[in-house]
Amino acid sequence: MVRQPGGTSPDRPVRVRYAPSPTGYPHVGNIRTAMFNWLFARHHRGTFIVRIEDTDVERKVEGAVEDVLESLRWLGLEWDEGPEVGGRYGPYFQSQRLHYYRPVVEQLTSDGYAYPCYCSHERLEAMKAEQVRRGQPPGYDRRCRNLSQEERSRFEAEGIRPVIRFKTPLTGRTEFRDLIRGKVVFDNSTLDDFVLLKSDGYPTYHLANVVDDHLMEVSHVLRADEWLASTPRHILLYQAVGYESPQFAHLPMILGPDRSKLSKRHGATSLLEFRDEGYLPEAMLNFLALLGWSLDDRTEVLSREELVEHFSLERISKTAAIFNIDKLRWMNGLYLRKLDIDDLTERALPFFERDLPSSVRRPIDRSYVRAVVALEQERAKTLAELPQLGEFFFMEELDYPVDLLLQKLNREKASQALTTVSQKLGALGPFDHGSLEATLRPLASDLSLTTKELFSLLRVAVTGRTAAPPLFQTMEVLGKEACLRRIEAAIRLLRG
RNA sequence: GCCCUCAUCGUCUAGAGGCCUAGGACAUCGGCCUUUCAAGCCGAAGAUCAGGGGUUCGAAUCCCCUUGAGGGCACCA
Repeated sequence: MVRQPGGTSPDRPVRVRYAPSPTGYPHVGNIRTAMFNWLFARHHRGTFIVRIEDTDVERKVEGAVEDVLESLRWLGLEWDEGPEVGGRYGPYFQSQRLHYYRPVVEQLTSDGYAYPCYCSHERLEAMKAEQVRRGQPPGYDRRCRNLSQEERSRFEAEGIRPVIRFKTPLTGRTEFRDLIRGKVVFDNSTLDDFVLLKSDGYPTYHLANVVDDHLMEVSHVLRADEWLASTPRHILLYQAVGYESPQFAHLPMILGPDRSKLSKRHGATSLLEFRDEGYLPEAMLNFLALLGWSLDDRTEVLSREELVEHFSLERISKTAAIFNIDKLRWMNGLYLRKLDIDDLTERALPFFERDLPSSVRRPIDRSYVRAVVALEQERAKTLAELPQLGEFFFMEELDYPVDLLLQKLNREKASQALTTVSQKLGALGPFDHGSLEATLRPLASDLSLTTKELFSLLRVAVTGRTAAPPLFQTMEVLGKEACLRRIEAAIRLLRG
């Protein structure tokens, strides 16, 4: 294979990675990055790797890795190498790869590209405070950059465990061609001597990601825009170690409604919360793809397969996007309506089990849910709305203010109408929506009421609500007995 | 403060010099349909393409400046 200097060879197999750090639950921004990597890999028939960057022992959050993996699984972003599945380039946890980083650091140090730094946290903090106070750019002042061997020995003798810093070139510029941004140039003088190896022996992100991307033969680094500014450090590192650098593409960020970076403090929703709120993974996938990528000037609804087929870096925008929940809801409704009833029932069942009042007997009857869900399908935007919308189907007794029955008629007329309806229905044989309509529609004029008046009244009596699925279908699902019982209850309410 | 990036309707976006009197979608507002609510269909409103200079016969599209926004400047990733 031909190796080209200054970037990945075009014919190199595509290998991309999603490299989350287990310091919290992944939000839509994190997962969108994972998704673009996945789409890119699948489109090019390449490899999608998941690598856990757990080099910060202190910030590590219990359960975060499982959350990351669960998020990926939920969206169907299966990974070819990584946790659980392994791979030829493992292990895929950086905490288990420490032995790879040390030799690199030693090599760098002996080659004069890195040096031990013995400065204390206190000194560093004081230095930074002073720099900020004087309006200077914060950054390590390189005090330990040119320590003599004697000085180093003395610090070592004091038992100080140094960090290893990269000896950033003082002059010159570092440039690279970002696949999305184009040419980006940094003056080396604006870069400080960043830490490669922490005093606890763990590598920093900069070191670990460069070493691992090389070892794992990553061809393209697709990561969020927030990394753009540290890319020159990585390029410099690649050069110092003598690795071929992968190609970079910095994805536009997803911003919160307040236009700032998504973070836990801003209440950035974990992706799994969307699952729990009843969003469909296929809708989520479609929606997220459109945040920063587009196919053309009109296509918005794309299946997973279409996304894979059409995805390309060229069509990723440069602008940060704000997460628009309203559009997600619309799209989710779209996908929800496309589901066939059995599929919808299976997906909805857990939400009914979870959200229906505890007074409702468990387990919830599947075929009943199927009938209910069929009526609610085009009225719900999320799965979680299904039990809310259909709660009245399951309640033993309805609880609503009598006023709802009196919106169009007075007490007398209302109770008279309901009494007549009750009699008619009691005598009715087949209780399907066809016969219900055939019976009730003529009844309106018999009672000298408009259909609107009669049906509105009946709707409230039977559902306890003014807005519900079509009346006759609703009654059919409810069944004769329940309908009669509710109508009687309404009559009592009117008289009481 | 310094560095980097970005800049089209409220939001997501199309637009890679003439096809743009700027297109689509969500949301909004009307109308139709209708037993309610939805869904669906039709329509409206909504962007002097951040502002200012250039370049060009011609600029949302190229260049410069300004402004604004975002990101970065940790022994965090």
